[in-house]
Amino acid sequence: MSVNRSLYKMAKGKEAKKLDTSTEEKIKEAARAVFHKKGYAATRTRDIAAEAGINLALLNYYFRSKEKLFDIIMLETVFGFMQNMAMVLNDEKSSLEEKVELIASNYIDLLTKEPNIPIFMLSEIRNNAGGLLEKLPIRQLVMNSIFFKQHQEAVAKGKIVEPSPMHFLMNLLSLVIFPFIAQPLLQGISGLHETQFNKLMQERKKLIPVWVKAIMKSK
Amino acid sequence: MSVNRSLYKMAKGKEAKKLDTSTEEKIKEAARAVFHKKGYAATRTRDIAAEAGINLALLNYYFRSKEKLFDIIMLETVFGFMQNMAMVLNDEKSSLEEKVELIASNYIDLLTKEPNIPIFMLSEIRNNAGGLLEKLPIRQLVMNSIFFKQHQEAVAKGKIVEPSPMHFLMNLLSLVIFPFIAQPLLQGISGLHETQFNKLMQERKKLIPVWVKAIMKSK
DNA sequence: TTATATTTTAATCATTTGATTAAAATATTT
DNA sequence: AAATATTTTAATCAAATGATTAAAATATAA
Repeated sequence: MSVNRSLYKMAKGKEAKKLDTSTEEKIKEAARAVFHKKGYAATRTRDIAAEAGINLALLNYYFRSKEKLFDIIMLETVFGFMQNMAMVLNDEKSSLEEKVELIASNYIDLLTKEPNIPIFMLSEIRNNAGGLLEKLPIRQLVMNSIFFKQHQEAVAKGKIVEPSPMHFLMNLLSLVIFPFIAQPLLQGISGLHETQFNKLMQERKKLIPVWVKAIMKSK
Repeated sequence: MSVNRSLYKMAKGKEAKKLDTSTEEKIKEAARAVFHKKGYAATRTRDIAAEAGINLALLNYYFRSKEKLFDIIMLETVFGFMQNMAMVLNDEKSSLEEKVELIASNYIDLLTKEPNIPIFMLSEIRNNAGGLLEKLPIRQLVMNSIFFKQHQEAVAKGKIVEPSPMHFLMNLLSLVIFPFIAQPLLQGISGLHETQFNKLMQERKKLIPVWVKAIMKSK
């Protein structure tokens, strides 16, 4: 009857391609858009249904409840955000400096397309949405990364002055992510329009690695 | 009858001191706490009433509606946040570097006490809460400030390499504010507890001015 | 084609939630 | 103290909102 359609369909496997445009996927896409824009509390399931072009009952038929649908979207969002980070942080080939370049470049491109993701994730994490933080192994991911080892080495060799890897990580993430979180305010202050704002962000792809390097050496 | 009590009481003036502990002020304090923590959409007027230790009807008697109460809190929050900034940015006496030190120091202290303020403000501004951005003269405040003139001079004299004042402002705000926005995530990553996190933030009071200086000179 | 399973809808329910009302309690003025 | 004004409450309303149900429409299998 009301068994999770998702699991059923996934089991078929073969149809996976078709399902990308299926009703279920349509609902998820709509849910993603609305949740990202408004957050959990301000989102009405009716808005998701309307955005997906389906009946409200269908949403509950496929996902049982607003909360379950949200948990799926939240998990996918955090995963999507983290997996790129995980790849870069643990890449054997690249140097620390190259990793900084990659993170700046990848995330500025991602956030230019999806500027709501950071404030969505950080707001919901603050509300402890689904105790997600405790469930995911984010800690090990970052702390055991090659990125961190490289930072440690650079500190040992005296190439980086400030020894705390947290300051290093905070600075990188701050410079990349914050402008997108504050985008409406910053556009209000500057009078810049979206296109011009995005151009500023593109400049930061090159600037942030230079700045981070300067920060590392400064004392 | 249901005339705004606030205006009435303010007119008396003499009682202003007493009113700080009045019912109206108690409701506002509770509203501030709950709105800052949960945001407009997730806040229940009943929660505010409970937090204030009063009846729900009383909230509507004093403030007419959730939205009106919110608008007051939002305005006061933004004002409280901006006025310090305005003071520093337009101080005649201080140099650009001293302004950076002041902003870092003042806001790290403020946000250590009230870490929810940035994500609250920026979330609600993103929802265009009350079209607040258009109403407030934030643009002139920042763009016509002495801070900006000093930045311009420094660029002209070649003391600052990157000419865009927006990058400069973004970098400063990013380094100061972002860690508080991402605090739960960062604590999850690092395993640090609140006290240790706050110690890191205190370190940044001294570090950020050094880093900003390094950024300015880097090319 | 008929029968069965799946998908979708319209209508409705139950709860939550912002707001109101009329009356009670308290304070203030005369 | 009596009269009046102010503050607070309990009870209730109305709209919004998440969820369910039974039936209709559509697809799939026999």
